[in-house]
Amino acid sequence: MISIKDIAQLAEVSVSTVSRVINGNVYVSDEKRRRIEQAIAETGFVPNRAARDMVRKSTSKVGIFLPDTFNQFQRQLFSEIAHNLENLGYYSSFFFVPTNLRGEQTCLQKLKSERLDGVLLLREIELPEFREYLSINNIPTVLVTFENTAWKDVSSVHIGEMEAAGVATEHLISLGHRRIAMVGGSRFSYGVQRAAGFRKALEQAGVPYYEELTVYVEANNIVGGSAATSRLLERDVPFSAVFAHTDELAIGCIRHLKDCGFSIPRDISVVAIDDIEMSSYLSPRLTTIRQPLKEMGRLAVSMLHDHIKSGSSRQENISLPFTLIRRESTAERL
Amino acid sequence: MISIKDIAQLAEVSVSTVSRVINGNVYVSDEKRRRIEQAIAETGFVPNRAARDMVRKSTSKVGIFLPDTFNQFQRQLFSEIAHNLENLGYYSSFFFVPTNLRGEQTCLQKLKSERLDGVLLLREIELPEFREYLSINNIPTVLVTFENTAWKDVSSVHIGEMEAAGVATEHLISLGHRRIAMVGGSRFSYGVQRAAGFRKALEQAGVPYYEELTVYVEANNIVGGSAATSRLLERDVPFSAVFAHTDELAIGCIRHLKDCGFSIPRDISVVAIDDIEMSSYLSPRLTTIRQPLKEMGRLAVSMLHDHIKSGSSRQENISLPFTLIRRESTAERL
DNA sequence: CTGAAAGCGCTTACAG
DNA sequence: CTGAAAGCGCTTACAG
Repeated sequence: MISIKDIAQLAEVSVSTVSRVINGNVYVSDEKRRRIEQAIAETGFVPNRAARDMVRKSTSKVGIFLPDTFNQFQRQLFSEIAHNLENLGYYSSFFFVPTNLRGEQTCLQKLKSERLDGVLLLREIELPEFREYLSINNIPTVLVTFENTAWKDVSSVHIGEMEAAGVATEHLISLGHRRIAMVGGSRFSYGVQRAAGFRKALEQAGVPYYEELTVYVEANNIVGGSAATSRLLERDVPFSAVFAHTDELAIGCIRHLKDCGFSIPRDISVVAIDDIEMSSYLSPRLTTIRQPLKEMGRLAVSMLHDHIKSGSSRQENISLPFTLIRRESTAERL
Repeated sequence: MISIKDIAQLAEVSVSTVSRVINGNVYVSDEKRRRIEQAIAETGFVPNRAARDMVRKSTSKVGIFLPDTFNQFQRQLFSEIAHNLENLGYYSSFFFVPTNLRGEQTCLQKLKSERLDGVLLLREIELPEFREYLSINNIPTVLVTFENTAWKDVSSVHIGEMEAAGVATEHLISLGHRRIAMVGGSRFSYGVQRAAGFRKALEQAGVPYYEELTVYVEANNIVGGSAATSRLLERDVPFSAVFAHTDELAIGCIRHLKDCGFSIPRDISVVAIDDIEMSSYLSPRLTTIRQPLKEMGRLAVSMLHDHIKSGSSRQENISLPFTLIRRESTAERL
């Protein structure tokens, strides 16, 4: 491994001077600069990041914390975020956070062992020490896809979850549906909030809520949606529409309904939230609420970037607008 | 930031001794060990990775190099790989490699700036310096999803691309199809190989190959598949089946065919390669070749792990078995 | 079993 | 503009 010392020798200057040209310091004579640049070009030298990180305060590295099992929407968002980070010159590390306190503890260890310039959370963290660490060490943090309820000085970017669920539900109601099922999760905030938005919309419209038409998924993915729908049908309570918490859940749900002989949307309408890439290519094309994925990723990164640059961490909770995309999976109740 | 020095002071021992207990060295008296462990627990100290990396030879970190725009299959694979790496105690960095030499150059810089223990390539790299660097510095490398044609001492895990394309094509032929279109890419190896496998299968079966029924995509995703199919139809040359290079391409293709009034598989059969999560939930369910995704990820990581442990880099090119999954998107020609 | 010392590859005052 | 020196937080012989 070639080091800064080698370059200094080759160019016949001191290590300090080499460091200066590497870091764009202006006070270097043209002659020495030339010799150093040549030596660097010849050897293909690139400064060792570990050494640099150790001595500098900043690492230009941000950590992305993800749910252990992440869905399509989160995958797309992750990719978006990673690209934005890269464009701004950041390195990124990512960490899967298992869904239990032990797992969060492990992640905290990892977080501590690096000197991250910033943190992006795509999943909620319960461990209080985690937040304390971030706060004490003044590490800028931005939450993405969920609202910041408990953390002081931490910003967030998300959509109004309750409102979105409300709009999806109202859409169904406006189509004449009165017996509406819900397929969703309950463990994480967005599940809780989407469920709350659903109930609230029903209530406001004077449409009855049926306990028996609410079914919670075990896994937030296609399989989970299909399995939950199976349980729903077993209850043998009639319904003409389904509000699924996510597109993936809706895809699993629709598959199962079709397999049981239902036609979508003629027999049953299905609406969801997310609008992943795939959704407009399915049969039927999915009616869903579009989360502004690209904007969300871009904004989260740029907010984090601002906080890192400014050193301040003024709290900012940004609720982005969403849109109901009417496609083919919902229709008037017959 | 609390450091090893602080722990040494707190426990009233030398820094060396603290280092010993951190690293599981046995030669430490019970009494001192106890004091040190207590100090660590009290302070929540975790060793600084940058410092450790600098002095050690090994970083326990592997780099994952991904295509700039990566499809579902690659996303799933990435997630699989990341989890496997994590389970083995590795840290991982990932890098998106833009599709041009400048981009590869930039990635090489990044690669140099870190001291990676190993490298996983999910995309081909053309830049010779890249390989040279890996080879000179003896960094274990495993290629995933494509065969290793040019690199010495580098292992790979993949399926037989030509064979898989052949099996998909033969499936169509066995169903009585004689005018078979192909929707695929040409820029990267798997595109080239899948196209070659397609032609070879046609030839061996004595089924004619039609230049006009071959259409190359601009983007290897759903939109690309849809757009390519549109161009295919414009040519107005009849066909009764399509071989799409990937599931995503097939999804875009099927969508477009349906929108033009074709019924799948009654009018046109479609087969693909990959078998992403979604494929068995679509309408129609996709007939496709299943790549052993989990096995591929597991194996790639374990091979890399072996190479890192042993220090040797015996070349091993593993071609994993694949399976044709017959579902609903293909049928006998009427 | 233990500590003092050297060194990993950089950056950053400091003095000139 | 430039170099010698100190130091970042660790690990690793070395000597005891």
